[in-house]
Amino acid sequence: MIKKSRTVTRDEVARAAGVSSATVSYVVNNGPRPVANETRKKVLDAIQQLGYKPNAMARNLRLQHSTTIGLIVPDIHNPYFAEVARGVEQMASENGLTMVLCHSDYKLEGELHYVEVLQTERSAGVIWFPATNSAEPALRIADYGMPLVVLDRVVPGVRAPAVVADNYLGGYLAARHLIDLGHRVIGCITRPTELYHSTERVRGFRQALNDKHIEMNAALLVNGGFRLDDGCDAAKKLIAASPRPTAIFAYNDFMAIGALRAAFELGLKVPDDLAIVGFDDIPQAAFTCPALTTISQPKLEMGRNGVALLIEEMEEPSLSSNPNPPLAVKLIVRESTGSLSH
Amino acid sequence: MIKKSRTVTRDEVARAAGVSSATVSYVVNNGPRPVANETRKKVLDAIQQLGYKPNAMARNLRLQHSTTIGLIVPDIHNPYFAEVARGVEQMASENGLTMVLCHSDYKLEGELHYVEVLQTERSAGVIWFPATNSAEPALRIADYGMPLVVLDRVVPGVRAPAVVADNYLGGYLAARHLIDLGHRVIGCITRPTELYHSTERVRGFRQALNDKHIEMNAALLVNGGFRLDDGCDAAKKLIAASPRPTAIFAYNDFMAIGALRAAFELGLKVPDDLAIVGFDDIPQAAFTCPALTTISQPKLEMGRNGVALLIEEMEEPSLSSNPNPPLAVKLIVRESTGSLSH
DNA sequence: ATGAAAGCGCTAACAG
DNA sequence: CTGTTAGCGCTTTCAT
Repeated sequence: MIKKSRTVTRDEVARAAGVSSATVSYVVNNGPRPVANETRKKVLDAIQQLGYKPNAMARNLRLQHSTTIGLIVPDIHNPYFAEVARGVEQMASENGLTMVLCHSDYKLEGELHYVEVLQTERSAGVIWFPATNSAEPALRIADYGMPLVVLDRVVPGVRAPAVVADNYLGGYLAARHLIDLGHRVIGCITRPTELYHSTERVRGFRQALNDKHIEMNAALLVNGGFRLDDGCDAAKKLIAASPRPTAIFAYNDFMAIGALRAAFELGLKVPDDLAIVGFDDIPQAAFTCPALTTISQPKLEMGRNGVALLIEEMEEPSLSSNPNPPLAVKLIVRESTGSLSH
Repeated sequence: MIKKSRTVTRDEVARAAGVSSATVSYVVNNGPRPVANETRKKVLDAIQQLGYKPNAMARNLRLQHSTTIGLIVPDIHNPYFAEVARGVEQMASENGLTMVLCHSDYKLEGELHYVEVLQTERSAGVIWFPATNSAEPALRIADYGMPLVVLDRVVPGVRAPAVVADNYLGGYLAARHLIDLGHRVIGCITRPTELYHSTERVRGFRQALNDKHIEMNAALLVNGGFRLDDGCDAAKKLIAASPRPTAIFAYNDFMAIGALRAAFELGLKVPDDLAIVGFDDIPQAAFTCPALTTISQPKLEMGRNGVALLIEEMEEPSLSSNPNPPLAVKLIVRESTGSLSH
C-alpha cells in the first residue's frame, strides 16, 4: 500500500485505470451497469494501488440520504441504555448504517439540541428514549418528515411507533411476589417526577396490594430520584418508618441497588431482614447483586415505521432472584417500509 | 412553522428572501462577509418561514471535512466504556462534533471494519480502545492521515498519542493493601490473553508479594475471562485450592464481581472470609457492590494530537472499600493542533 | 453590500 | 460495454 498524504478521488482512480469515472462507480457499487471483467480488474488494481476509499459525504449528498441514525438517550452510563445502544448499533452496522450517540442528559433542552443536529445531518432516522413528558422533540422530528421510533415510554401527544414495556403488569407482579412471600408492610420508592412508565409501575404495585386488601400508609411511599444515592436515602427513610417495612419495591433498579446499599449500611440482611424488589431497567443489576430480586422487562409491543423495532424473547414477565441470565432486552433495527435507506 | 414534506434548500430561502444564495450563506454562517441588517432580517424571516435547516452533508463536502468523530470500544455494555463514551460525547458535542459509536466486540475484525467505515465517512478523528494486541487498526488510520488517540492500552508497534493508566502501580498497590491487612495466601485472577494492561497489573501484584517474600504457588494463579461468569468460575477454582486463599485479586473488576458472586454462592462472607480486590475498570462497581474493594484508575498520561485527551482528578491511585464516590474517569476532548476542526 | 458561478466527489441519466 | 455530463446543496472567489 502506498502512503497517501492527500485523499485520493475517484477521478484519479479513473485516470490511473485508464477508464472513465463512471466505470469506477460501477465497479465500486457493483452496478447499476455491468463491467467487463478485465476492466473491473484494472479498476480494482488502481483502487488498491492508490488506497482509494469512496467519499461517503459526496455519495450521500448525491443520493440525497445519509447513512446515520441517531439514538437519543438520557445517559449511556445507565446500563439499560448501554444495552439498548449496543443492540441498536449492531443492527445499524449490519444494515450499513452508522449510529450517532446522543445524550439528552435527562433534559428536554438536550433532546432538542440533538434533534436539530440530526436534522442538519439529514439522519436516516432517530430512536428516542424520552427524558421528559414533552412531545416537542417528536413533533419536530415528525414535522421534518424523519422516521422516528419511541422507546420505553409513552409520551402524551406523541403518535409514533413505540416499543414500551407493560409497566403496570410489572409493578403488579412485583407486589404479588412480595405478598406471596408473606410480606404485609411494603415500602415503595417512587419517582419524583410524573413519568408514565414509573407511575404505571407504582400503579400496578398498589393495585396488587389493593386486591389483597393490604393498606398502605403515606409513610410507605417515598420519592426516590434518579441516582443511587437517592435510592439509598429513600430506603433509609422507609426503614425508619414504623412499623418498619419488611420489603421494599423500587420503581427502577437503580433505586433498588440504592436500597441495597442502605440495607448494607444499616446492617440489615437482604433478603432476610429486608426484601428488595426493583423493576429491571438494568438487566445487569441481577448479575452484580445476587441478593436483589428484579423484574425483567415484561411484554413489549412492537412498533414499525421507517425504522422498525423488534423485541426478542418477549414471553411472560419473569421474576428472577438469582444471577441466572435475566431477560436480555435485545433490540433489532430493520428496514421495513424502506423509507430508511430508500 | 409550516409543514414541509420535501426538504427545503438554500436556494429556496434565497428566492423567498429576494436575495442571492451567497447572502443566505453569510447570514447562516455569520460571515465571512458582512450583511446589512435589513437584508439579514429578511433572510432570517424566510428561514423561519420555510423551516430551513442547512444540509450538513453538502456543507461538509464543500468544506472537505466532516464533523463526526469515531469512538471504537469493545463493548459499551461494559460500564467503563460507557463512562468514557459519555465524556467523549459531551466534549464532542460542545465542539460541534458528533460521535459515532463503534463496537469492535473485542475483535480485531470489528475494529478493522469500523476503521474502514470511518475512513469512508472522512471522520475528523478517532478514539480507540484496542481490543487485541494488533497494531493494524492504528496503522491504517495513520496511513490515511487521520488523527488518532489510543486509550487505556499500549499496543506494540503503535506510535500514537495515548492515555493509559499506570497499571503496574495499581496492581502493586492492590497486593500491598492485602498484605497490610495480614493476608498471606492471596489468589489472583489473570487475563486469558496477553494484553499489556492486564499483565502489567498482575506483574505489579506479583512484585509486591515478592518484595515481602511471600510465595505464590501455581494454584493461586488462575485464568479468568471477560465475563462475570468467568470470574465466578475462576474464583471457585481459587477457593478450592489448599491452603484456601483468604483474599483474591482480580485483574479487573468484572472478574472481581464474579468472584463476589462465587463467594456468595459458596456462603463465604466478604470480606471477612474472603477479601476481594479488583482493578477498577468500572467505577460503578464500587457503587453496586459495597463489599468489594476496588482500585481506582491510577495516574494517567496525557496524549495530544488532532484530538487531545485530558484526565481530570488524576491524583494518587486510591483504594476504596466503601461506596463513596469512586474516582470518576472523565475524558475531555479538546482541539489542540487544530487539525480536528480546521 | 451583494450577485454569479465554479467546484467539492459522487451517481445516473444520456449518449454512443 | 463504456464515456460524458448534469447536478446534489453548499462555500467562496470573482465580479459589480
